[in-house]
Amino acid sequence: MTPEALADLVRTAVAQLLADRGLDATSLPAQVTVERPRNPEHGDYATNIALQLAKKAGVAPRDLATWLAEVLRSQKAIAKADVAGPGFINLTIATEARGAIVEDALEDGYGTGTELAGKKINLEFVSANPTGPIHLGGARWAAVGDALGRVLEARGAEVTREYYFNDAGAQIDRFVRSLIAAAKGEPAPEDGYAGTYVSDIAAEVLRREPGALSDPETVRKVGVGLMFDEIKRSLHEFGTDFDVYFHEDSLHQDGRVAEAVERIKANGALYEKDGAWWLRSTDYGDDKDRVVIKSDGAPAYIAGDIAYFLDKRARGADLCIYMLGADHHGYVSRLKAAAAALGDDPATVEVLIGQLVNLVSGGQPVRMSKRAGAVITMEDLVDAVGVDAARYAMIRSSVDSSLDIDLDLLRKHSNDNPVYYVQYAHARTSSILRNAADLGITPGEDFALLTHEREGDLIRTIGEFPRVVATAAELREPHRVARYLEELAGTYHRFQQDCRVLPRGDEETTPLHQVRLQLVNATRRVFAAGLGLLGVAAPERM
RNA sequence: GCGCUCGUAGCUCAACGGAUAGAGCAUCUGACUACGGAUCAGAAGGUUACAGGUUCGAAUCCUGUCGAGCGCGCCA
Repeated sequence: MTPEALADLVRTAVAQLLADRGLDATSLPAQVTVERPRNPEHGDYATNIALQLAKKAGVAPRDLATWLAEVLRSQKAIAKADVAGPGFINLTIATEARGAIVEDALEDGYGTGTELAGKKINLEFVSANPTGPIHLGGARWAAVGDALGRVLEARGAEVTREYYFNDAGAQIDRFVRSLIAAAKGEPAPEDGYAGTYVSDIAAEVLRREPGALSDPETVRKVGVGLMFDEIKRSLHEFGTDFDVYFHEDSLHQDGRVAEAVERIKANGALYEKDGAWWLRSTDYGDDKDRVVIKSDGAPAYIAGDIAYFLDKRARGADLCIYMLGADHHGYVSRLKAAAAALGDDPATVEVLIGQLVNLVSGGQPVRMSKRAGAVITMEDLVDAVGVDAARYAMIRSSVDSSLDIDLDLLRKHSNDNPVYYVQYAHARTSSILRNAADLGITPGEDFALLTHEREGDLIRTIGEFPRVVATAAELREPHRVARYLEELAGTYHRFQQDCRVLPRGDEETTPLHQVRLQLVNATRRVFAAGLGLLGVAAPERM
């Protein structure tokens, strides 16, 4: 019996109980969940449904729990149902019913679901300014955003990954001036960009267009193009590719910005003050209203965002998710207000704010000075620890917390990264499967033989996978998958320590060997699927 | 000053309002004729920044204080 099936069973039992006792059943939640109790002595699963319903039903929680436990005990698949504490019900699954979990895990697509089926999600992340390489912060969004996209897809969503190139406006002008200065061998402009990448790109521009210095427009075109390529290449090497690389400039060129502005103006969503046109972003929590059309008639930056949102919706997105760094948290209200001004539902805008990545060395924070070009890039991180360790370090913690990265520590103790703990567990399962194949041993299905405590732990943990992925998708928190894999790895390592899978040299192959082999097989598949969701390799040997 | 986010073991971080707050690293003690020891068993480490409140139950929700990061342009 899988936890999902158990939850359904509990729900049915509750509904029946409420009806039998003539209690108010309207408060029964649509979804009843069972949880893994922290303390294994409490049983395989626990439900607090009696606590949730007691007050509404007008019954003492323990009474309700006692009645419910009685109903549940009559089920064949449930070996034990005990009331505990204020009204928890602890449930233990019959040993012979646990095989369903292993069988599920052996199916293709274990962990996937359909609750997001038919939902088109536009997922925008990274979107770093194309005036330099991706930094540590961008690496965090690249890893987390990519993993989130995979998790959402696993639960049925149709995801478009998108990178918004801010290639219009003053910062690009500064970048181009920096390129020209570098090409002439002059120092970077006061408000420009330094760093070797600037001179590298400047040199490449001159190599391709020797006469470029006389034509700033050529420098812009070629130089910015090279920067785009560089960013795409480094992201690709990081394992993150986008479906759409969107150029802000294109919105201005073909009139979509003007069109969007006209539309919200016609909606009466803008007001005029001091010769400019303003958006009422304060209605959505902003500090102050924002200018959309400047008094000189030119569109402000936010006008591009409005047109971009309109374009995403026109391309069919039901939901637009923006992953932004904490330094952009002010955008939340503006983007919501923009959607409302267009006559759209602000709920189609979902902004995820992630805290920043700090670089530390020897416990001291290191200031990354962009002006001096003294920055740690995503590529530096990958060079130091490799793609898998870099991605994993970024993904495994919640984006709600700022993250401290100590490069020296990572370099020195690269094996300390929990990713190796997980990958090694996968490699061990692969090794056993290889050995079994060499010995000609085939998996068995006599799950009732799996009575060892470690086997039960492993089966229960495998059974959690689909719900972990579902929760990660629902809460937009891919780090849950990473944490789950660490738990699974620990459970597996302990299993392999205590439970011999293959027969030793002088032993005959028994059905227990064979069913354990099947359990290892299922475990390996969950590791592979979980690591796949994170975009991290699942090596068969290390 | 106002706003947003955060504050959990020595360090890096978990814990969708649930039971005794968990992992890894670092420290200490054990298991090596090992289906791969990149592993396992155990010890030690906490007033979840602080003070109130709500709740059967709070690290989690509410209020205040302290501390940290970020944001407060007709820049992009």
